[in-house]
Amino acid sequence: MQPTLAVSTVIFALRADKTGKKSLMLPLVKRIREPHLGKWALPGGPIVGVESLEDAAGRNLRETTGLEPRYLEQLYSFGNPDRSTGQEISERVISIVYWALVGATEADRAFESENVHWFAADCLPELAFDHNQIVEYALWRLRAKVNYSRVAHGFLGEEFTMAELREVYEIVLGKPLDKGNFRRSVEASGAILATGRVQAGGSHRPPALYTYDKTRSLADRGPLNKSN
Amino acid sequence: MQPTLAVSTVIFALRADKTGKKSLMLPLVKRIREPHLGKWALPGGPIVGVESLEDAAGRNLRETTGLEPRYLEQLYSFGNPDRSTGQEISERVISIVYWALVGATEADRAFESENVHWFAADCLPELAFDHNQIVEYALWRLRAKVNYSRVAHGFLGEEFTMAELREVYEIVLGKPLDKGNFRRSVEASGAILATGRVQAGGSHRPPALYTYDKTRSLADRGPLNKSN
DNA sequence: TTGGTTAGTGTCAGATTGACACTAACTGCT
DNA sequence: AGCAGTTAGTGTCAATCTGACACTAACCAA
Repeated sequence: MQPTLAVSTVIFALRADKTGKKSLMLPLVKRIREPHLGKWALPGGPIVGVESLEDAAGRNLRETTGLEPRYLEQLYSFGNPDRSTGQEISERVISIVYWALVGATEADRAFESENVHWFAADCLPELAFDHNQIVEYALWRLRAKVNYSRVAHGFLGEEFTMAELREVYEIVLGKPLDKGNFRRSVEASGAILATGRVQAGGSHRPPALYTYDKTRSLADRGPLNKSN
Repeated sequence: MQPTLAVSTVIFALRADKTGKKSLMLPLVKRIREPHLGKWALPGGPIVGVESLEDAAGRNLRETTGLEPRYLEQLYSFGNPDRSTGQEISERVISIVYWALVGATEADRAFESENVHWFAADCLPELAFDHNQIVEYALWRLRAKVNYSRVAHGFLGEEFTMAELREVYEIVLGKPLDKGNFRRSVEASGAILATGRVQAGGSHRPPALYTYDKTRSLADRGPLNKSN
């Protein structure tokens, strides 16, 4: 009796919550069968064919939410025998969990339905299985990683202003950041390049547009950057 | 055709290499069947019964090497369809890999045999499957983690001197560290406590003995510190 | 032309870091 | 007893980094 294997994904996007404020949100799907029928859960499914784990996570993400991930990374594998608490120990499931980021424009046209709903990351209902704990860990990882990698890029378009970039950090970290110091540290990191263009249209000084410097490799995932 | 699931472990210890110098070493087992028969590989095996993933890794570690881990953490799950290169695509295996640290005294009494051998971590032969890559990633994680957590403790006894602690860091990071600066940063972190005792016996000034402060919780694994 | 608003620069004190020199405490030898 | 040898542990200082905050710049609208 081998355990069943599944891939799930914690999907983050910056989106207006019900109060209209932009915040960190994630889509969940309603369980349509036991165990935990009716509860909200992370989108997930089995591995099919010869796809890699990452491909499985990406495919599943697209299928259940219609979204295209901008960033996708393995989070952790959960396999405690008792993680399906509440129900009889039916069948053991081991979940290889990924986390993903989707861009704002992408997230806005995501379909929402009876069975797919977006929730604010810091205010979730009680989820199925150990999914509350999984989301908590994904949030921790995102917050840690935003400080030493370029994951923030996953929330932005190709070009972005310094203020937009800073807003991403502020929402993810949940605290205001000093304008000047933020610019200083981002520029010192060398992660971004000025495109020379500016964003016109506002009724004030037009901000410069930046882009991530793709020529600089970032060792934020160590040897796994080569992709697995 | 569900993929097969296995748990493997990268085990690190500080041990004298063949030149007699203390260095970072790891035990490997020789494959006794195809694929990759005769090559060295990470110790691993299936999940049995209702044990947790971590328990499976610990059990397997004890069984194949006779060692008791001082530290055990999940590393990554590898599941590329082509990771068993060379042979026909027999059966797909997904490995949930852990990494472990064992103490020096423990490592010295580890049994070594025809089929279990210790190698210097930075000078490995060609291993079975994608295990070279896995070890490389484990090494990267260890080196990153030694700087912001207490994993070094896994290589030491309950009590240790500042010089012993520094030696661990120097071997893991592969570079000498300034005595004074090292002491300053370790003391500032608050991770260790002076026991008040000193280590007598040497023919020079007796060093103070320290111990890790267990009352301070360390968020180096985020919400997973609660153990999964 | 002026006020409002956001973009972007400058400055400065306090904290942190790295390099290195010093003093302290022990043993063993003479 | 006293000195050499050796490792433990402390002190210092300049360079760099960080956080707080004030300033100037560029645009639009009235």
